[in-house]
Amino acid sequence: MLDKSFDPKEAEARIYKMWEDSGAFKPRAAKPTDTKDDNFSIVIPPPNVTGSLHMGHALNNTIMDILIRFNRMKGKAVLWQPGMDHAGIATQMVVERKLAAEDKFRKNMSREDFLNHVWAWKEESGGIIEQQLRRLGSSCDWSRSKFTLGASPNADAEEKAAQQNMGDGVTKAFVEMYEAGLIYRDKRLVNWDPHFQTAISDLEVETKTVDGHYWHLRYPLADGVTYEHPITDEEGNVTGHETRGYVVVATSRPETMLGDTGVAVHPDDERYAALVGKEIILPLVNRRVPIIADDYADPEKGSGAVKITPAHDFNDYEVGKRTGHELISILDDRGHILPLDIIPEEFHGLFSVKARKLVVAQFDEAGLLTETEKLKIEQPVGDRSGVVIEPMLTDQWFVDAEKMAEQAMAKVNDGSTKFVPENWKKTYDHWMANIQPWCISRQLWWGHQIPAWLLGSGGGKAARWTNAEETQQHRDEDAEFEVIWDKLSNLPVVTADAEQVPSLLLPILNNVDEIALVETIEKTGVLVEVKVKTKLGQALQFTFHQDPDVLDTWFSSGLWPFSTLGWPENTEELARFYPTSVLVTAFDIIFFWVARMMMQGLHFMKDENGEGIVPFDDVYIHALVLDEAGKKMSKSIGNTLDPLDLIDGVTSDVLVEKRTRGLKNPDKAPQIAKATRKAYPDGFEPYGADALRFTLASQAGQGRNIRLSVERIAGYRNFGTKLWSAASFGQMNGCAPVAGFDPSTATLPVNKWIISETAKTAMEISRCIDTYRFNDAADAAYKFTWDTFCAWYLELSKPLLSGEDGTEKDETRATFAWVLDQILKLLHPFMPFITEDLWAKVAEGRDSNLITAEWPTYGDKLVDADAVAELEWLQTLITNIRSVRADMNIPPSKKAPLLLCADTLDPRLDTYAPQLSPMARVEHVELASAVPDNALQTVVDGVQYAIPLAGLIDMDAERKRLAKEIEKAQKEIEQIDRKLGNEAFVAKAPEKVVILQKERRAGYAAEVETLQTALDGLG
RNA sequence: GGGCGAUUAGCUCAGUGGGAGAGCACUACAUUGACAUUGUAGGGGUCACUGGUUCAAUCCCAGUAUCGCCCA
Repeated sequence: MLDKSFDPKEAEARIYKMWEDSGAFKPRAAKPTDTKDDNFSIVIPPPNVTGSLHMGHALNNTIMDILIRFNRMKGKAVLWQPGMDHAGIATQMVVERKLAAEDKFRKNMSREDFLNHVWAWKEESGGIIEQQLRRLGSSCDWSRSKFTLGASPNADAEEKAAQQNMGDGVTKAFVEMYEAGLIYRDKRLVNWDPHFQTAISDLEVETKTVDGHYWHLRYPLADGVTYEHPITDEEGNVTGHETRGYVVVATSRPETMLGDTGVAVHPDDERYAALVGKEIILPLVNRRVPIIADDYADPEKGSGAVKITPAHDFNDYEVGKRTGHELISILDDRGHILPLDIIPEEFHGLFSVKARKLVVAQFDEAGLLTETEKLKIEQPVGDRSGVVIEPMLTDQWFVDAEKMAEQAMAKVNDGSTKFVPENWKKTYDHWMANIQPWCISRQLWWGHQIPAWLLGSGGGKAARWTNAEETQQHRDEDAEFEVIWDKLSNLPVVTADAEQVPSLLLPILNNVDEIALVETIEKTGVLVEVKVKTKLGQALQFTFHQDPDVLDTWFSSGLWPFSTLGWPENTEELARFYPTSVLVTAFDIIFFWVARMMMQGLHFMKDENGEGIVPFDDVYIHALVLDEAGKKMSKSIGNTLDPLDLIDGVTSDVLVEKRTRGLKNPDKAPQIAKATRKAYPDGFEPYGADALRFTLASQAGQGRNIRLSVERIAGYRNFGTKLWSAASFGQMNGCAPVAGFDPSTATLPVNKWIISETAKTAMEISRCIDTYRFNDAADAAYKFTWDTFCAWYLELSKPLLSGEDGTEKDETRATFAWVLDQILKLLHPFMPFITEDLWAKVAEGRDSNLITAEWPTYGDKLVDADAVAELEWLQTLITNIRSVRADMNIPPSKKAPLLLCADTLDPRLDTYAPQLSPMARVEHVELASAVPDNALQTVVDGVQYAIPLAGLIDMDAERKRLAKEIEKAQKEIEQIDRKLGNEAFVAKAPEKVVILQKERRAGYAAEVETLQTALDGLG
């Protein structure tokens, strides 16, 4: 006996453990006959090690698990590769915050000590998200889980061996890309995050619109120069001129004027033509800077003159480069004004915003502030820190992304990788076509330290001399030292192996001097000391430090599709599972991740012809999960839903507490609490993972966001209960799977019909999953289970199952059990827990688990068109009888005969009398030559039926009902006639369409005729 | 400013060049028989608007409006 309903709390953990213990999550053994199509693989988008499960993960993993389970059941060798991302900035931030709470600060620690703290934290909480993914039912091969940063220094030997390639791969990738000229070190303007004091990439910068000001500043001209500046009215007409000894520039960041190197005007701007080449005396700092002509200045904007601060503005940087300006950096790493000689002392050390106020005040005081304009300005902020990003001139490492993007675009264009839905290709193309150099160095500690050695300060220059001879000798040596120093300090030494540093130095040095000997004298950790023997025979000592910076996390994430498979080792998994079958992700990381994987995959993975191999055949981009109001879920808005709360249930008190805890803006708490209580006054019931998964799948329409509806989750939980109860019915009626049952041998039309429908549904679901139409697949499974199987077949089978023992009963029992088995299989990818539980419970001693059962692929051969037609007729008949009875308010308890108004009795009516009785409340069936008075009438396939119900029918209402039906049908006929009467339609429309319309017309005409007869018969 | 997308039943959303759909909600009826986490039946839509293409447009094209997102 089955319990009353499925208990997710009890079953989920038990079943998940059973799966994992059974080894079902590991790919099956390779077969000699396996082709590429027999291997199916997905790499998980690695969640941040700091992360916890959110709805986006739930959707993402549900989709992947559907694909994985489906393909596993189809008999493919399936690998779902899990792992986690070290998430440089995010993790370092979390750990620093945690340490700060204990009054410990990174600045006061050694790098090693700090990293020990991070690793300890990772060990402690890094596994949480993997546990949470298990709760969803994700069938990843956890034994292969990888971490982008490799193993912890304290890990055991086994773990170290398993993760070894993760770090080695990153180093190898960096070195090879450097050697190929795809990575370079450069001093450039980068996005600087003053909070984390690191460079970040363009993608990590968000633009926010905030209230700001435009300050209009007067810059006096040097040497008493004046010019005639036109005065214009509101419509822009010149009404006169005034003599000016200044130009006006407008800026939202006046403090940058401390680093101005000029003022630009447009070359065609007649107003300022005479000023080009003249100079300005910058107020406050009293520096002379030139007025230059450059296209960047827009005559339409403001005064038409713009200040140029090449070291603190990306546009100005370009102008500065074009016009050969020097670069003046005025900010330190924290965004404070540097104590430069050229900057007045009162600004030294001021935070940029404070400096801004002081600059404005001083301009105002000097009468040089002409206007303060309030307006919205676009402000760049760090996506992690939330602080204003400063363009800063620093030495960083870059990937020449433009070069790599070419092939990455070409491979999508030629279809090697397909985007689903297709329109995301445009987004990808657009970004790739406009790609900028990718800044990959970060001034952090948590990450892959860059495998490059840089010349450190304090080399072997310490020798001092006492007499003239020595002095001269040392001067010579010193000169040699300078030559070597200059040469080396321009070039980082990039190598995976510190031992190689000296040998890499040789070719560099040989070009400039006759260096005889380079040897390592000491190598400790990140420090390499080399001895260089000069032509004077002197041994000079140089110290190289490993670059303290680490790589952008996405650099290692870009290697994920092959690093997780063992690269740079040549592993079996790499051969079997690369390229991966599909990448499943949300659109927001197409640039961050998908694009980088394409570029790096194509660079490192080559076929026998040296042609790059794409990392995945398909990229399926799914929606974002929004709240019920269509807003992005966010902690600060307090509208997040924790998938585990929906699985396990939660009270509204706990929900409110979770949503209001740790808010950036605690003032919002009461508002969030109120909204939460209003939306979910009773919290959530424990709906279970299956219901959540099914809801997400059913809403995963392509190219749409998902507004997660809790009501729908409840609906799909009910669906599970429905399935459970149908299984329970089967069990009570002896419908156990029959070994060796061949569905094609069924004889009863009702069984042949449900078998046909099963086969059709299986084809439909397969097709939908194969084409990533998860909502359609879920719908098809839902409809078949609830409507076709439970509502129709189950009711139709009741008379057979409760009837006399015999072959018909046996066949029906076997069919019922077979169909239920197919349903469990078809639903398994969507609802793995309840289906696996039922699989075991509806049959004793199965020899396999559902997770590895064979997917139904019967094709058309089980479809019996005659049986389908017969049962469709029966369903129409039953539906029509129910409908007319309901229209006339005939209570279901009142049974009535069914009269067939024809010459001969349709034998089918006899056959299905046992079904018609309970389902259509038919007492018995008989032939009638005429419709009696006081009867309801209906038409099926042009045949008239009557249901005599003397005394129960309001004949007036029946007349109205019939008239209404006739009218309805006639309207259809009119519409069709209009079409058929149109010569152009008959001439130009495809014959199929014309025939279809004619058939439809005939059908309606027959109906009208019969209904009219019925109506006339009522008098 | 550039780009992408959306607009279909009260709500949330499918869908298609030729018959307007689902779930929820709503209305009526039902209640010992798998299931009330239920059953049966029903009502409800100018498919945003304006033009065009077509024999035929909710669907294709153009424009307008509104909303959303991405990039600058």
